[in-house]
Amino acid sequence: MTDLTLGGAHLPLRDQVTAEIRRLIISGELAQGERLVEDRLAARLGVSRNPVRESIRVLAAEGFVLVIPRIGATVARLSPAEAEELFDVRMAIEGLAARLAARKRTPETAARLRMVLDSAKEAVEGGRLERVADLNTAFHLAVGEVAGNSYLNLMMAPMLLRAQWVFRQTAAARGPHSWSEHLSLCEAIAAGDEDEAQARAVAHVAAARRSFLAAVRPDKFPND
Amino acid sequence: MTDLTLGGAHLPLRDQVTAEIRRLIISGELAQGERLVEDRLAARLGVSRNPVRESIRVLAAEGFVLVIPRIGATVARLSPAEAEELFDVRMAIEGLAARLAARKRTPETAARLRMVLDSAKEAVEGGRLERVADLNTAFHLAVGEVAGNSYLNLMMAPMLLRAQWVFRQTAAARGPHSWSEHLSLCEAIAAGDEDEAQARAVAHVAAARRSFLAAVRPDKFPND
DNA sequence: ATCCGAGATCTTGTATACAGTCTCCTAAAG
DNA sequence: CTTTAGGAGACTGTATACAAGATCTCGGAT
Repeated sequence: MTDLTLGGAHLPLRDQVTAEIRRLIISGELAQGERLVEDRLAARLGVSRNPVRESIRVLAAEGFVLVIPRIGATVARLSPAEAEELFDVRMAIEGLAARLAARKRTPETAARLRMVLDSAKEAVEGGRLERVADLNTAFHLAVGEVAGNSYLNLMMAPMLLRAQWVFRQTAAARGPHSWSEHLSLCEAIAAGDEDEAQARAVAHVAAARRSFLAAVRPDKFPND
Repeated sequence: MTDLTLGGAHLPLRDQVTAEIRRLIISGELAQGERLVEDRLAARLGVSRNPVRESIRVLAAEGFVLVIPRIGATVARLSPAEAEELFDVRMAIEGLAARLAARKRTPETAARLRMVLDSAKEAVEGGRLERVADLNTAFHLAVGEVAGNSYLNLMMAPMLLRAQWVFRQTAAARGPHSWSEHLSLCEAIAAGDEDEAQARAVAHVAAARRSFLAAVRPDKFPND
């Protein structure tokens, strides 16, 4: 019953709907495997089926939704094994992003990245844990922008959202957060050290994986 | 006026339309920057606007199409610089795919990959250059399947299609083709040598980049 | 009791209709 | 001659309607 038409934004409904359904999936309000019936979703969001259908196609391309022709769409399932697969991809992609960012950095780069970090720090201290995940994502996207590879960024945006989903699903909200890791990466980029930047990005993702494994298999000590 | 409803396939129109528009873009029949007017496309393909719209959203997510709200969709532009950016991403992704494939390989893996290679070889010898690109892509996807990382594969499919687009746009159909490189990669995977597999995949993409640079900047010798 | 099938219901697939917005052309004013 | 207001046309955004297929239910046969 959330009426998206309120709020006066003049973004096309399909974009608002896409963002909202994705949010519902990431937050878990739409559970894994849950059926996405176009009628119901449309009614729930206060729109017609058409924007909903377009959204579902996009979310399917992003991997949040599984569509079976003439049967319907469901929220994708995310087994622990599939969830862990994401970390390998992130290490490759974010490692590359960090390397390119270090290569392409300008004098203003450090300040730009640190600004995002500061916002995140404030959000953490202010207890706005809701915003922390988004600002965390924003930092990684900012690194991508510095890297200046458009296709890389096209891939990164959905990938980072998927990372949020993985963490929400495993209830593994990292405690001390990754602020120091981010700062360390920021410094390597600012210094223009490609190898170091990539290494720190990879280490950052590896730390996230350990945190994930600790949540999923608390019995076994992560052996990375 | 190509009527997609002919051919009797019972795939949803949106999927056929997506594949067809993507094909038109990759082949250059739809030029960079060309306006994609929903009405005209729908009429040209013999369908209504609805499947066309859903296709456009997906193609936008894949980076083939640029959508500006309330203005319209155009075929994305691919500057030489943007085209070259793809190779960095490919080296990261395909390198990872090769590494994971070497890790996860089974005794049947080599035969499976070689089968695809043989098909490609036949297509080359038979002059079916049309099919070569598709079989080339099929090989890389097969490596991805062996790697067994579902999200990686989700990214790889559009990425490989984009690679086809880049080559078509630069008219850089590689001469001796990459058969020997593929075979070499295949062997490393079959041997389970992760480092070697990744290295060969990266080298393969690097060779493709050199071929690309030679076509785009024939004056300058590619400096890797 | 279990399995099968016809009908009803639900859901997706596709098309059409209408409303809102942008573009472009024209024409009049400066 | 340039600029700008206005309006027609073109196109996108969204909703509704209808057709086709899938699922479910319930009664009947084995």
